[in-house]
Amino acid sequence: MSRRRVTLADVAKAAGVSRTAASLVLSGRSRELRLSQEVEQRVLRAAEELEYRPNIVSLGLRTGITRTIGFVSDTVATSRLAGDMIKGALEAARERGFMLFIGETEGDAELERLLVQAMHDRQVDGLVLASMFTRTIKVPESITAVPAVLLNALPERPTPLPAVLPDEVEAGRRAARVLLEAGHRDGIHLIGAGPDLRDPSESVAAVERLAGIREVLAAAGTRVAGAPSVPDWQPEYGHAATRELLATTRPRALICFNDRLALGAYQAFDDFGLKVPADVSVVSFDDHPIAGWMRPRLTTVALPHYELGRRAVEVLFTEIDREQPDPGRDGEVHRIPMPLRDRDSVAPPSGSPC
Amino acid sequence: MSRRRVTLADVAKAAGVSRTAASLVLSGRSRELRLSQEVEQRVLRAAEELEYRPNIVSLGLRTGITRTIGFVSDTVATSRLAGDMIKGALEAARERGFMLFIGETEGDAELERLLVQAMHDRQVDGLVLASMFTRTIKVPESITAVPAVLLNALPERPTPLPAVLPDEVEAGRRAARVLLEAGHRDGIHLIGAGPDLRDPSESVAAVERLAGIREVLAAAGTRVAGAPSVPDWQPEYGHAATRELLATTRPRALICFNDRLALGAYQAFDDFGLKVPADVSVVSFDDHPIAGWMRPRLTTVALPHYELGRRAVEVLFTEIDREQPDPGRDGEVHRIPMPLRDRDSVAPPSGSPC
DNA sequence: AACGTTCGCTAACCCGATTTAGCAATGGAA
DNA sequence: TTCCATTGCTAAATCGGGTTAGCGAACGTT
Repeated sequence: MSRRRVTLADVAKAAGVSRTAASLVLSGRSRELRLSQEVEQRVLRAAEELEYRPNIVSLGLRTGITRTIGFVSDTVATSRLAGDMIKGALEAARERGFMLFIGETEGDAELERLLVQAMHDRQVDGLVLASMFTRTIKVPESITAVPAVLLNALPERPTPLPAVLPDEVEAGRRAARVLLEAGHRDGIHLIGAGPDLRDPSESVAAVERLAGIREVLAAAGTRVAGAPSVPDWQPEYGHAATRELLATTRPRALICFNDRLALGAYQAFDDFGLKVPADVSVVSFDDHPIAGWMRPRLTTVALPHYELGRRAVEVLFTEIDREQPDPGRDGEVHRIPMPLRDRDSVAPPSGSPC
Repeated sequence: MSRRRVTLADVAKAAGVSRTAASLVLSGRSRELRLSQEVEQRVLRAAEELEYRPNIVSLGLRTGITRTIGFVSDTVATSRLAGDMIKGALEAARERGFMLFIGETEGDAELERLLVQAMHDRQVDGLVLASMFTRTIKVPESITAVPAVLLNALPERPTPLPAVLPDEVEAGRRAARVLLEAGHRDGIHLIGAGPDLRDPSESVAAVERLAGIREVLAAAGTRVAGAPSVPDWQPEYGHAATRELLATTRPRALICFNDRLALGAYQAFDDFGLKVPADVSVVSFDDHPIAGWMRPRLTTVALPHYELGRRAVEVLFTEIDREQPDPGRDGEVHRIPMPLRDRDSVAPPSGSPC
């Protein structure tokens, strides 16, 4: 709506030189091509006075580089934490002067194809294929045209694409250690480890967390006392499963596989007049915002969403920068540590074991 | 990394015609320019066989239209439902074949300037300036080059930009009506309406919600019984303010200005052994995910994030499509209805009034 | 004096599309 | 036959940059 953009031609004219000269100066190649200091100064001054900014669209056409990456995810909305993932990706991109296209597939393969296509049409320099739950995905064939990274996802079949994932096994170990260090040995129950999860997307995290938990408990000479199955990781199922548990036993500690389940568990303890952490300790995963709002505040092993997003973009940049394909790095998996948020829901066991 | 993209020139060669002819056919202008059916068919067949897709970067350079809009927000991550807002924007954009650049300013004006610049450099066709809380913002001068819409924000000083906002006043009325319809007249207290909010960004919503509440209560011949002030809309302040209230009186109904405050209020009622909704009804705003997880499930007036995002982009499209500036529509404000989520936290008053 | 170098700069082409202007062939009218 | 219209298509310019090849002048060498 205002005046026309300033182009390189304008700068060249103002400086009284050719477009070539202006281009060379502004891309820092004036030394190499031995332009005079005189010309260099004139061009720089003109560019500054006119507030010249190169048109990236034009640049993209000529060089094939658009300083743009595509972030394709299944869902940004349903998970609260997605925002942090995008934020991490955004900041890492910004540090290199890149912008992000965002696209949502809703898990629809056809939509995904169209989106990836639309991004190719805009000549993105790379793609992040993100999932909001850790899970295995089918990598669309159409992505081969450009470097890509899987975020929070593993390929169904082996691909040369690198992947960035939370270190769920270590998270499982960490959760178990929290209880061990508080002195717990017996009556440790699991909520959410059920083998028959309705939503297979949650099973990767479940399997890996469980592995870490088992490993650490075994090393300490103890084991999980029980694990009622839940169909889904929602508060109501956490509530139901915990009630079921309380009907027959008095657990000393609970490892909930996410914070929503823990919220349900809290409600069940409330029903039975049990106090956290005096009667029962609770440790969980994810660090959902509610974890800090619950009473007592929930000790949980955090999903590092911000860091995941950031690392995905950083790994993508190394792919973009790499001249030669390096078969040695094919399918490299980057595991991001899941930090413990040590709050108020764990205490030493008291009273007699059950 | 695979073969070169198919260009218009490839299609033209395959069809044995000039690039001009191919371009005309593919942009549907072959009739108008009277190309033969013969040529038309050949071009279409070639394009299909080669799976030709126009390069949007090139198109952007030539036509100035990139089918891209920039979504600049202060924060996508920290706030509640930003994801839904982006989702709405994304879908509305996709329906027109547009993609979205996402950018975060963190409320930093300089960063905002740089971002808007970076988007201009990529020739976005329009901009959405979003805020995650309803509030007034300083519109950067640099946006004048392209159509723009304010989302969830009002300009500090009058501008010709349209704005899309939740209808907070009507939301206030709606909350008040819920209580009136349940039979409440007395002992209606407010949490979060305090005049001394620490964070002014929340004040627009607060002021407007309060206006709606007052209006409806006044029309019913009653009024707010009290409104302890809170420094911030966080659970702990909701908890503290409600405890303070309970120290001196027994409210019959609470209107919390957001769901996090309501969560804190629930905890305070719990402390005092009061039951929601038997002893006290609670109605709130926002429809944060926890609203459905609380027990009893919280009745709340929802922020229509998805709809806000969608409408912002739709309004932006009408701006983009508009040939002439239309002074009549300058600064038009679109209010999006906030729907009531009628759940379980409101009941008729029982016992004697206080 | 003739010739090769170096210096300092620019003309011209390229990326992949759209669009304007115009050309060759045909048909019809004068 | 000549001239003008119409039909059917293409050459060439354009968008805003990057890049290659090469040009003229000054200088140094033999």
